[in-house]
Parts: sequence; structure tokens; C-alpha cells
Amino acid sequence: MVKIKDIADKCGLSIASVSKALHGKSDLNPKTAEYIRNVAKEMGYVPNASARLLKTNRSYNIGVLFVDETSSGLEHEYFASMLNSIKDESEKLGYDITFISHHFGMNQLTFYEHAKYRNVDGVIIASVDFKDPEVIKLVESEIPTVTIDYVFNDRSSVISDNIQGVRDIVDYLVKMGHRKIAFISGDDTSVTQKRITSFYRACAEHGIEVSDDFMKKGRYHLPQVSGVATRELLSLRERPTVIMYPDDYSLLGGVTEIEKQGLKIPDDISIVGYDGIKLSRLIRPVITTYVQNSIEIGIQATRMLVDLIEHPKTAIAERVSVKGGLQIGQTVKDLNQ
Amino acid sequence: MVKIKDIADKCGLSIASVSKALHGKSDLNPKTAEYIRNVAKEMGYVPNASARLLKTNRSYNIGVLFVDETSSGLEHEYFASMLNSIKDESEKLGYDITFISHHFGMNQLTFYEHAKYRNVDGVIIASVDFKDPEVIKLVESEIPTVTIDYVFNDRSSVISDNIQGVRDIVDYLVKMGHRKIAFISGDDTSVTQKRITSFYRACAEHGIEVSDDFMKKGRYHLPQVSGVATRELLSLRERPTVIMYPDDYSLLGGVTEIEKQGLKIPDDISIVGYDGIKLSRLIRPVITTYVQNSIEIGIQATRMLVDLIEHPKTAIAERVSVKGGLQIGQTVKDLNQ
DNA sequence: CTGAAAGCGCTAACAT
DNA sequence: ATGTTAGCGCTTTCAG
Repeated sequence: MVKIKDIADKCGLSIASVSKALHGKSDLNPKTAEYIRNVAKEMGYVPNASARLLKTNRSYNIGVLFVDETSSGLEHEYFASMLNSIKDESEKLGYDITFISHHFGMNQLTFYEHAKYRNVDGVIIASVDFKDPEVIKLVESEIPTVTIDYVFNDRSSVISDNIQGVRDIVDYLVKMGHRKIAFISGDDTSVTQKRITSFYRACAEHGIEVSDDFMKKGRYHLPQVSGVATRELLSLRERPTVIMYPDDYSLLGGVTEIEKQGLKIPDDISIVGYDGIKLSRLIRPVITTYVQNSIEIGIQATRMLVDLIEHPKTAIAERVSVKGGLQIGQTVKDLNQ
Repeated sequence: MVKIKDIADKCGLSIASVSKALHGKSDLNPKTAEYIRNVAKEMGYVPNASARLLKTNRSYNIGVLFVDETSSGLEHEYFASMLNSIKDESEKLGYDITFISHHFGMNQLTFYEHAKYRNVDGVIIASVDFKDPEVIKLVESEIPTVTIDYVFNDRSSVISDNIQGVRDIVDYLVKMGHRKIAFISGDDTSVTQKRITSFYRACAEHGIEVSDDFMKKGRYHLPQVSGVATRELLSLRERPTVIMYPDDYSLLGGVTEIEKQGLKIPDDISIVGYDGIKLSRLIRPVITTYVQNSIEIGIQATRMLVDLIEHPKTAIAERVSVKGGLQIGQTVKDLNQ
């Protein structure tokens, strides 16, 4: 492994000069600097991030907290795509990413400890139980953080606009003549609460009163659970004309159940998803759903974090809301006709 | 940040003793050691991976090379799931993972340079262009590597058994009475070549001679491309009775085309996928496909790499082949009836 | 059983 | 314009 000393020896200069040349410092003869840089390149010099970190306290490493609760973490397209964009944007900005976990190597570290252990410059927190004391400790620590889809006081966050998303869906459904709208919610998180609240509010604005029978507790990404909820909804004396699902994936469980009962989508019952996964456009019928802009969310979160890291003085806690868009597919019947 | 020195001061001992206690070295009074460890815990001590690395040359960090060629890297379930298992297994073994990339921060590093920069102990290489000189340089370097789905001479590798996979599919199709089998291949990689070879061989064994018209070049994960190939196949004077697709996802492009032509699956035409993504089981009809064991592949690769890292003397280049299994869905018609 | 000291590769303040 | 030097936090050899 070639190090600064090697270059210095070869050039007959001091390591200080080499370091300066490598960083383009101005107090060095441009010719010398140029020369040094050439030699360095020739020798295949690569700086040692860890050694530098020790001096500068900057790792150029971003921690990503991404807990795989339902063991579907990365298989949930919303998160996979978000992670991908976090990774891409980080790389562009000169950072690598490290997954923060409980790291079983050393006798179990907390998230905060793991972050310290790896000296990450900051952490992006997504898809975790935000009530977890460990998460709270991390957020309240000196380490800069940006949370996704959850807001901590005085901390930066990026949230997908669930309020607007649900409202857009309801508005669309009403426009299509639906007033008996059933809502299957996901796991009890703040995102879910926002969606539920937005649902009630949007319905109220349209003068629709929501029957409790139409509100079902479901789970994200679990088709079976949506299937059960669907069965219950279909067995009501007064059926809904449309069912809103927690996400596109779990919606498929509903589809299975609906078809099992010999019903046709959307003729007998309309359905709506959430997320806008790629597959929602590939399968037939194309799913009517709200497309979350997961890529933009990842980019925003990364930029905000890097800003926080690189300008600790001037950067302030920001809250960004990222809008998505309604995808009109073929799963909602127009009742006006 | 509490460091060893702080603990030493508090205990009135030397940093050497503290270090020893923390590592459970035997040449220290057990009581003293115990005491030190308690103080360390109390003070919330977390070791500094970078400082340690500088001394030991071990980062407990595994590089993952995962190039997002089709920009679908993580959205390709086969890879997402594999990455997930690499991550999980690494954590269990006490390693973190770092994505190896061109790291735009410093004036563009090569993969090898990035690996050195981050001092990774080893690299798992998956989903890249294995002909890329940069990849070859990395593989031929002193850094331990394990490749997935590609074999380098004298290097460890884990491969999904594509030979067997295709053979199993063909055997099944023949059993179902099919002899006019069309094959849409994926991007030109060694995996694809294996599958094609296996396809020809399996057909030959069943006395089927494959018409060139039935062999189409397609792309992985691009439904549109499969759609086009499907159209061509359907327009043949002598149509195949079944079409094999590069993967489950791209198969959906075929489905779209087939339905557009007013044909029914599997009554008018049978189809088979590859991968066995979760969705293949959720949509109707359930896709007949070969389920790759991506989780096992990730686990094996990680274990092999760690073995290589921790036992450089005794570990030897190994080649592991991971079997999958046929998923019999509802997309292949039984022609025997 | 415990401690002193060297040094991993690098940066940066401070000479010269 | 260039060089000296003191650590960053840690491990580890060698003394005591």
C-alpha cells in the first residue's frame, strides 16, 4: 500500500508538501505540486480514509438506518428505490453509506453506538419504529440526522405527502361517482395516522360520512391481511363500491380474494393502491394508485443531511414534503355512466 | 467521545491494561479486567473502528460491488433479496458493508481504489460487467473476493444453478406435452450463455430440435423488449406452444402483448418465467417459474468471503452452486389431456 | 500482572 | 515555498 511517505521519498520532499499538493493548497509551488501529483498517480496512491478520519473527524460516510421489520425492507419497492437514490446521491456528493444496525460482531451495539463506532458523519433514518428509544437516542444525539416519513422536533425530515396523496385519491373516487369508500389502513405508524386523518377529512369535505364498517386495520405489504379485510368488506350487507389498500403489493391480496368470490374488477368492485410500484403499471388491469416519489425523497434527504454535515453553522432543521401523483389505472369504475 | 485513555484515567490504570481488558486478554487480573469493563460500559465507551483499523489493518467492513447497469439494480428483486441476505449475514458475523462504486467525491476512484480507500477486508461482486477491466483488476488484486454468478479462475464464487434451472423447466414443459418451446434470452452474460446452452442440451436430450425462429434475444428486466419478442414469436407461421422468458418481471411484457392479441394464458399459449419473485405467486395466473434461492446465495457468498478474510492461510478458492426449485403455477397448459 | 512506548497514515499548526 | 512535528485512538511488543 503506497502512502504519502512513499511519495515524499520518491520526490525527495517532505510528507507535508505531498499532503499539501494532494489537497491543492496554495502555499506550494504549482510546479512542485503538479510534479508531486503526477508521481502520486504513477505510484497508484489512494488516500486512507481511516487515517484521515482520525485527524479530521470526518468519515465521508453516511449511516442509513433501515430496519427490516417485516423482513421485507429492501423488497419493498418504495424503500428499495429510496435506498437506491440515497446511494446514488451520496456517491455523487463524495460519501459512502453504511447500514446502521445492531451489529452483532461486538456484543451488540445500539444504533447510536454503531454510528459512533463507524464514525458516520450523519444518519438518514427511514423505515423504523420511530418510538424505539434507541432511535430517539440517535436522533437526539450530536450526530446530524434526517428522518424520512416522520418528523422529530427541531430535526430535519423529508416526508412523502400522504395527506395530499389520500386526498387526491378520494377526490378522484368521488369524481368517479363513488361515495361508499372502504379504507384498509397499514401498520399503526404516523404515516398511517396521517392517511387516516386525511381520509376522514377528505370524505367530510365531500359530505361523505364514513361508516366504521368501512375502516379496516390492515398491514403494509402483507397481501394475506388485505385479503382477510377484503373478505370482511365484501360480506357487509352494504358493500363499499371501492376499497383503498395500504399499498399496491398488499392490494394484490385483495385482488385474489375478490376474484375468488367471482367478482370482477372494476365492474363489481373498484380498488385503489398506494405507492405506484413499477408492477402496478405492468399488470392488467393497471392499478389506480398514488405514486410516491421515492427517488426524490432519497435525493432530498441525502442533500439535506450533507448540508447539515458540511455547514453545521448555517444549516437549520428543515422539513420537506415531497409530492407524488395519482396514477389513473383501470381498477376504478366510473359510476357516473 | 469517550476513549480508552478516559477509561484508563478513571480506573487509575494504563491504557494498555484497558485495551487488554476490553479484549479479554489473559495476562490481566480477572478482577481488574472485570472492573475495567464495567467502567467502560458505564462511561458508554465505543471503540473507534478507524483507529483500530490503522493498527490492525482490519476494517470489519465488506465491500459490495453491485453495479446498477439497468438502473434497476436494487429494484430487481433477485438482487435486492440477495443484498438483504448479504447484509444480514455480514452483520451476524460482525461486518458492515460498503458499496463499492466510482465514488465521485475524490476525482473518480476505480473499484479497486475505492476498496483500498475504505480498507474493506474483502469484496462480494455481483451484478456487474465481469469483463470490465476494473472488475478484473479488483478480482486479481490482493483483496479477497467472492463473485456471484460468475467464475474467475482460482477465485471463490457462488452461482445460482442456471443449468439445472433451465433443465428443470424444459423437463417440465416436455412432461406437459410441449415440444415447440421458444426461448427469449437475457442480456449477453455468462449466466445467459449457460441458460442457452442448457436449453439446447435439454431439448436435444428430449429429441427436440430447436428452430432458430424460436430463439430470441431479449433483455433482463425489460418488459417492453419481451413484448416485442413475444409479438415476433406469435407472428410465426408455426407458433411455439410455450415461451420461456428471461425473468418474471420481463415476462409481464409478454403477457401484455399476448393479451393485446386476444390470446388466453395458458389456453392459447403457455409462458414460463425465471427468478420466482414474490409477485409471481401473488398475481393470477400464478407464474410457472424457476425460483432462484437468492437468500442462500447471499449467505453463502458472505460466509465464504469472511472465511477467506479470517483464514487466509487455510481458505481456498471454492465454487458453490446453489440450487433453486421449480414453481408450478398456472401459466403452462397440459397438452396431454 | 501492569505499564511505557512505538507507530498505523494522515493533517495542520507552526517553524524555517 | 518547504519542512518539522505533534497528535487523532488504538494495539502490541517489550520491560518491569
